[in-house]
Formats: sequence, C-alpha cells, structure tokens
Amino acid sequence: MHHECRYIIQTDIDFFYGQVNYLTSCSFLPSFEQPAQRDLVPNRAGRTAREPLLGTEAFRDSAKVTCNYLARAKGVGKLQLITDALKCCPELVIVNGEDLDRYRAASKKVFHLARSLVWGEKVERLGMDELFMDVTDMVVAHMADLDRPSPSSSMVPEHDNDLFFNLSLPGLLPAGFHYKRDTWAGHLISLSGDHLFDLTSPASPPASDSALQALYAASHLAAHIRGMIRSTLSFTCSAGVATSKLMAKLAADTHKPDAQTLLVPEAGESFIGPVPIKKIMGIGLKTMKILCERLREDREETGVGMEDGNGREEEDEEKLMMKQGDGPDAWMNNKMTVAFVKARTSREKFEDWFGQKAGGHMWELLNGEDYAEVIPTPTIPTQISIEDSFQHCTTLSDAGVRLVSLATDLIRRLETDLVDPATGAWARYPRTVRLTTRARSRGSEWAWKERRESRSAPMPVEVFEKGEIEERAKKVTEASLLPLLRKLVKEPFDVTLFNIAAVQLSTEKPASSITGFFSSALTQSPQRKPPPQPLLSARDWQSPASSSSSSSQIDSVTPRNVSHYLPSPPPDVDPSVWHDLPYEIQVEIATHYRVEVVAEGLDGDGVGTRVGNGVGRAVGVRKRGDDDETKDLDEDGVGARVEDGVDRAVGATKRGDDGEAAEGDEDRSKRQKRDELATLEYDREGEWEGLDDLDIVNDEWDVDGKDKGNDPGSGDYVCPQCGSHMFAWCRDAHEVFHRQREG
DNA sequence: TGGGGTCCT
DNA sequence: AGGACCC
Repeated sequence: MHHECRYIIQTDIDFFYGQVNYLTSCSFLPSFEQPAQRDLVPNRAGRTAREPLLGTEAFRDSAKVTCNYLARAKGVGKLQLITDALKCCPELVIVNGEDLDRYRAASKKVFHLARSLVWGEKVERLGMDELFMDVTDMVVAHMADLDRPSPSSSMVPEHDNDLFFNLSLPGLLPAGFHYKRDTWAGHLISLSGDHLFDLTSPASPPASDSALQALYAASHLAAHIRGMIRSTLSFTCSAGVATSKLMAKLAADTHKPDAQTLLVPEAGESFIGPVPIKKIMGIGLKTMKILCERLREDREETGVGMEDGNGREEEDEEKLMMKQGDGPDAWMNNKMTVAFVKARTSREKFEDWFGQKAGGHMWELLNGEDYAEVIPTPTIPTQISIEDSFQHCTTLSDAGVRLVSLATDLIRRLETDLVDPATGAWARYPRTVRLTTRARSRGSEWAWKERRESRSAPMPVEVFEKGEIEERAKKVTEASLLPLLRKLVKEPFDVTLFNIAAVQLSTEKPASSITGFFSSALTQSPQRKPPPQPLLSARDWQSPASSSSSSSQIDSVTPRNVSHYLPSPPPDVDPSVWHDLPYEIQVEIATHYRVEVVAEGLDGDGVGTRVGNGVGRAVGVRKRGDDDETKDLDEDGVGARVEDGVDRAVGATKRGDDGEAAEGDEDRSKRQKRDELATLEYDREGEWEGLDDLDIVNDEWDVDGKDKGNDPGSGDYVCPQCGSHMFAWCRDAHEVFHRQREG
C-alpha cells in the first residue's frame, strides 16, 4: 500500500467556549472590537463553580476556569482557580459551562459548513472545536486546472498574477476564489524558518516546484475556509496545513489565535524534533509514564544519561528525575521532546514496550510519519451519553432520583439528535443502554484511581414511543437502570458519578413490547377504557421537602423535582406490610421482583403478558442477526454459533477492496456481537424474571410551577461596584472577590 | 477539571 | 467491559 501525497487542513476554533458565549449572549455585543471587559470566561467545570452559590463553601477553591485570549493576556491561566482568576482580572465574567447545548449546536454548524465546502465531505470532527479536512482531491484538481492550456472563462483573473481556485465539483459551474501566484496564506514553516507572508515582504521562498505550489494552494484553501467560517458563523479559528493529520495539527498549534500555518514536509523533521512528545496526537499520559520509567531503567543499566546533548547534565536534574517516582510532571513533559526520546530509543524498543502495532505506530509518529486517514465523521453519532458527578451517593433512593433526572436529559438529547424534526421519525434507535458508575475510594487509599465500571441492558422501547418525557425516563430507570445499578454496587456503597449512554444505534426499530401493543389497541378501540391505574401512590415520586436549594435551568442535570425515590410494591404484598419494611429492603425487592401491571378490563393474568414480552423482544434481536441459529442461545457452544452468524452478517457489508480493512471490520463485528449478545441475554433474563412494564404515574410530580419564574441561570446581573456583567449565579463569587480586595 | 466523544483490546 | 486516546 503506497501513500500518495495528501493535503490535510486542521482547524481549531479559538477559545471555542468563549466565542460561543460571546456570540450567543445578548448582554455582550457581538463585535470583535469590544474591550476586554466584555470578554467572557466560560467555566467548563461549571458544576463546581455553581456549588458555592448553593451554600457549599468547600468548592469555591476548586472551581477551575478556562478563558479566552484577551483574558489570558491579563494573566488569567487556562485552568486557573476561579478566585485566582478574579484576582488577576476583576472584570472577568464567569459563565456556567455545564450545559453544553449551545456549544454542541455551534459545533455542528461549523462542521456542516466545512462539509459543504470540502469535496467528498471528508471532514473529521475531533471534540467540539476541531476539524480535520482531507482536501487532496480539491488541490489535485486545482493543480490540474492550472496545467490546462486554456483556462476556463470563469478563471479570468482580476490581476495578471491571480490564480483561480475552483471549488465546485467537475461538471458544475465554477465557483471559487482568486489568489496570487507564488504566495501562501498565513505562516509558512519551511527549512529556512518561519515566514509570515505579507505584502511588504515579497513571496519567498517562491513556489519553485509543483509540490510547493500545491501546498501554497492548500494554504489558500484553508484561508478561504477560515474566511467562510468567520463570515457566515462569526467564529475565528486557527488552522494548520500539512501532508498528514499529525503535522497539520502540530502546525495549527504554532500560531493562534486567528492564524494559520503551512508546514512543508521537508521541514517536518526539524520541526518535530523539539516538540514535547505528549503534544503528539496518540501519545497520552499513560504512554508518557511508561516511557519515563523505561528510560530511567535504561539509564541505570547502560549508564547512558538523560543529558540533553548540551554537555554535562546537571546533578539536580538527575536527582529530580530519580525522585519522579510517580510519573511525569511539567518539567518532565518539556524535557521529553521527540528528539530526546528518539535519541534514546528504537523502533524495536517501542514495539517491545507498547506492542508491535501500537509501538510501531507511535515510533512512526515520532518520525513524523502519520498515515492515518481523515475519517469522515457521520452526521449521526455512534453513541450519546450524559453524566453527572457528585460528592456522595450512598442510598438507592438518592441513586433513583439522580438516574431519573439523567435519563430525562438523555431522552431529551436523543430526541434532538436522533429524531428528524421534519418527519418526527427516529433516524436511529439506540438498542442498548449502559450505566457506568465511579466508586468513591474506600479507606485510606490515597492514590485513588479513577475506576469506572459499567453494565448494559436493552433500551426499553418506551423510550421511542409517545408520552411524557419524565414517564419514559422513569420507565428506563425502573426497567433497566436500577437493575443495572444492582449489578454494579453492593449494599454499602458510595459512588461519585453516574453516566448513562445510549449505544448500538440501529436503523431498525426494536419490536414493541406487548404492553405497548395493548395500550395502543386500547386507544384505538372505540370502547372507552380508562388508562391503567398506577399502582403507586402519588407520594412515590415526591416533590422536594427542602426548598433551600434554589434550582435553576443550569441545574437541570441535578435532580430537583424529586428528593426521594420510592420503589413500587409487588402487587401481592400487603401495602401496610410493605410500608413497614426498611427502605433499602423495599428497593431491593422492588428492583428484583418486577411489578406487573394488568390493564383493567382485559382480564389479563400477567403471565401471558410476560411471556409475550420476552418472545417479542427476542424476535426483534433475531431479525437483525439474520441467522436462524441465533434463537438457540443456551450453552456456550451455541453462543459460538451465534457469533459465527453475526460474523457472516457483518462480513457481508465489508467493503472488501482493502486487505487491511478486514481486521478493523472484524473488531467492529466483535463489538457488535457482544452488544447483541448482551441484549439477548438480558431479554432472556427478563423473560423468566417477568420483565413487565411498570406504569408509574404521579400527579404531584410536576412542581415546576413555582420553579419556572426565577431562573438565576439565564439572568443578567450587573455588579453595582464595578459594573461587570455576569450571570446571576456568579454574584456570590464576585462579591467575595470585592471583599477580598478590600480586606 | 468535567462532560463529553473515538477506537482498540 | 475496560482501557487508551482525543477535546
């Protein structure tokens, strides 16, 4: 497999959160000429920043801040404590960064604009604010265009030296832009150094050969794309242009904000040498730590020092290095440059330390070789998740409240991201839901690892059906989340995080449950039927007893409508006995033995419902597997046959033209296989456990009436002392700042 | 930092 | 299911 030269553009929206806030907040004028006081500092860790306003002083000093460049110029750091940041820059405006909706929307706009500009929609998204674009086809076509003996009429230049970059696909009317021959846009890093092109310094080095001409053209294309992003969306961004993703990203990093740089391949080696290796995409913290250890070991064995080639190494540096028992720090990070590491290692060592594949790949990265392609990001994500972290969650009651709240937000997100607004149809159906928890470190374990555990279950079909969002959220919680939680934690527990993910997004709608069929039959039937009576009393989902926490829109992730989760009693349990049971026991029983709901007047006995439900779901899964053997999933040996079946089914969709694609597809098929098996297994469990639908209705649920009016999250507060604009919930922290300055 | 995502094993 | 990586 040979790699022809590619032209890659990487863009990075400058201080993305800040620009979004700037552009979407009505209290700030959308002008780039505004003075610094008008600039915003979003806080991505908005949760901790908000906590002090609710009365928890403990968090004030741990709230971190990220900021835009104007604020940075005033001495505000990138992940600074909020109180420190306010000391440097009193006029700083703190913005809650927890609600990511606006950022997601803005990010999507940039993404779709780029897709509309780049041929073949070869645009890959990295996080919210970064894009990779493979513009090879466009540049190659442009160079061919320039070679043509007679330029097309639309290419008539305004000036003699103008070239026309045709952006439209062949066969369409030309549309594009002009640029000056032998010039590049923005910065150029070549063997002779870093040149910023401007009109006063004549183009140098000139585009001596066609390869350089093509790169220059790519830089102009990058400038055009940045111009489009700025003119149509008002975002400034930085860009890097190079022949690989690796180099384009590193190049983009060299000049910002609102700048771009072109890196010619010849300068690649000298350019990448001084780069700290953790800047290389694909080398992270773990790799750094391992590398530090191995290097230290090697030095002890061979006596080869860690000197950086400038002669003797300093004694204290060596001591420092030895003391780094616990991995790299800032000093280490800057010391571990590409050249430094390359001088002391080899490809063989890397493959030994990190495995043949990963190690070899990383070694190539250190040598500036990156063959990774731009993978066009689908417009529909492969996973949608939402999470919330907190200090403690020790009771199932608390967990239930938090999970319902999270599930509510998740369903909302599914509807905005997965439902076609025009038709109201679901573009994808997440077939499984995954719950992950993070346990608080027990005992005196100081170096607590961020240990996350997860379990998955089928997504209840009710999620895709009509109905109040809270009802569906409760359904998910009862039917899947709480059972999953039981699998994850044992009785005395303390978790600090919940994450719910909707995964395995399928185009096929899962089979409806039998109860869903019954209820729709009831509504279609001419004879009136009262809706199923809830087995739960209104108090099962209580409104908060504590009104002390003033809730707000930004608080939506945190449960606020309910303070207690009360489980449903099994129908054959005497209610009075039930209520005498200890709470934890109630939860245990309720989540273990599902409660059956029998529609009134149907004379249903519940058993039929239960069996039908299980069968219905199993059929839904089988259909996708496209293999009859799927139904006999009993013993391990049979399970293997299922895997084969899935393998074949997936293999059929393989592109097949590329030898190396086979491995990747195989991995994918394995993953898919596991997901499907998990779904199947769970369905079977449900079959004999009696996985029936549980209808929970609560008339007291909706207490929004008194909450809606005062929303500190969206209010605009002006400090009477300094005139700073800020969100109302920032007021507390801001006043503390004034007090500190005076006292 | 936290609240997202991706792919690989 | 977990781990690495990315933002």
